[in-house]
Amino acid sequence: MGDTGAQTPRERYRAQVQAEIKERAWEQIATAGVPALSLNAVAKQMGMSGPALYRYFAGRDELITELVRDAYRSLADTFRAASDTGADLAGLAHALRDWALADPQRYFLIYGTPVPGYHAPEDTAGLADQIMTTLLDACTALAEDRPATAFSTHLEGDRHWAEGHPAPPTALHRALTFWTRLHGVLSLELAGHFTGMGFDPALLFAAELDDLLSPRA
Amino acid sequence: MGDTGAQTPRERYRAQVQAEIKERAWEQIATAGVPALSLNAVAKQMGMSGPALYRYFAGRDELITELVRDAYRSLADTFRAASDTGADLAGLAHALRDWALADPQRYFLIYGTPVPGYHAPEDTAGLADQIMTTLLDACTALAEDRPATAFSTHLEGDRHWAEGHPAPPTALHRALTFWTRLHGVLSLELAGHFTGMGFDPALLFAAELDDLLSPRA
DNA sequence: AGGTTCCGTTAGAAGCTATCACGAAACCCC
DNA sequence: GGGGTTTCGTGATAGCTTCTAACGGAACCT
Repeated sequence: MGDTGAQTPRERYRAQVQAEIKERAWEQIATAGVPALSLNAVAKQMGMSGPALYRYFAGRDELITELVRDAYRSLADTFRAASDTGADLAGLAHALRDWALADPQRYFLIYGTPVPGYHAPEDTAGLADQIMTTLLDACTALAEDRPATAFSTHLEGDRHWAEGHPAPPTALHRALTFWTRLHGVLSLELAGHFTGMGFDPALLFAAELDDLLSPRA
Repeated sequence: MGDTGAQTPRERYRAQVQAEIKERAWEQIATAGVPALSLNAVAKQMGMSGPALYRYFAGRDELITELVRDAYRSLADTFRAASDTGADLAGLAHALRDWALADPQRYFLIYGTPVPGYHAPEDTAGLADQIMTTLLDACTALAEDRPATAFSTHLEGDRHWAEGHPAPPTALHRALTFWTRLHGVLSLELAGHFTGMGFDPALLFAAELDDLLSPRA
């Protein structure tokens, strides 16, 4: 993943242990959710005693923060990769869905219930911007003149979204609805709110995507 | 709230203490989220010692389950009250938004990140059905013929949604998009994902609602 | 090889959930 | 109103957690 390049053997080892800690943490989160993440359990699983992990992470919160960072990076990379291979909005949508289904708890780590006190670190904002930028690029690439909505004119005001991306407000409006609608379907699906209702969530997702792509008044 | 009617004084007292426990629990959840809910802290806040609470709730999980139940009941009542006072889809949307903004953590308790192991108790399904029913009623009350979509024909199949509600599949499709789209905007807003983007989430919500209500091909 | 830096350990404090056994208070019934 | 029963709240205890601190030893760099 990261640059594990030419370093001292100490740094190599350190990075390797850090990576294994995060891997075990991901396993625990995937199977039992964030609240069940236990540093002690991770340590024991790696064959060492609890406090040893504090050499690598200042505490549980910093480990989780690092996992949040990785999740953001993973989604940003997935989006960028899809975009680089010529994916349009539909391609991004499917990339998003696949990424979310691959590890629901990773999705919720970014878009799930926030902890009131906690604030994401600074650099995640950069990743979020990167995600939004590729989404905006795909929206402007459509270059299909959409009529200005009441909301898009509102967006005209102070446009400090996405570092001043050169997209028309209508494109930003579309990007936002793309985000919120797909998140609406995805999060409810991943949370299991559709189970027992007797329909295929994938088709609802597809229906929302179709509506997003359909040109209309 | 519930029927605290003619009971023995013991049951009166018991119900009162249970209510206060839940109130303190709600305060903790509202300010620090579910993971910070501590039975010990609740007990100390009420002037009694930790294990006393186990006379009223079997454990932390049962208390949370009860809070989930209350949250469902509260939303179902809010929806029913709005519907009874003649609210249409827009009215339900605003009722939902007000209810969510009044206590974001209560909203997330229902629609937030699920704990992989945990499964909501049986009777919450009934409340969820009740919510869906009022939503479906409002959708069918529109009685505006929408063209059958690919998804609505898919819904035609096994229709065991909402206890066999007598609504056309197009109405159910609309109800589902109502749910997913508004949840998409609301959850991202409540989670703070729009902060710093320089637009008013209420207007995005309104835009989505407008799109939901606009009759179109 | 010597000196420093880093790693992992054990011990311990403070917090939590949850169980148990006990005393005491409140209730119900006669 | 007194006696028996039920219920409540307590302190003690076990086991878990995060996290700090002090110590021994290994690995590294010069």
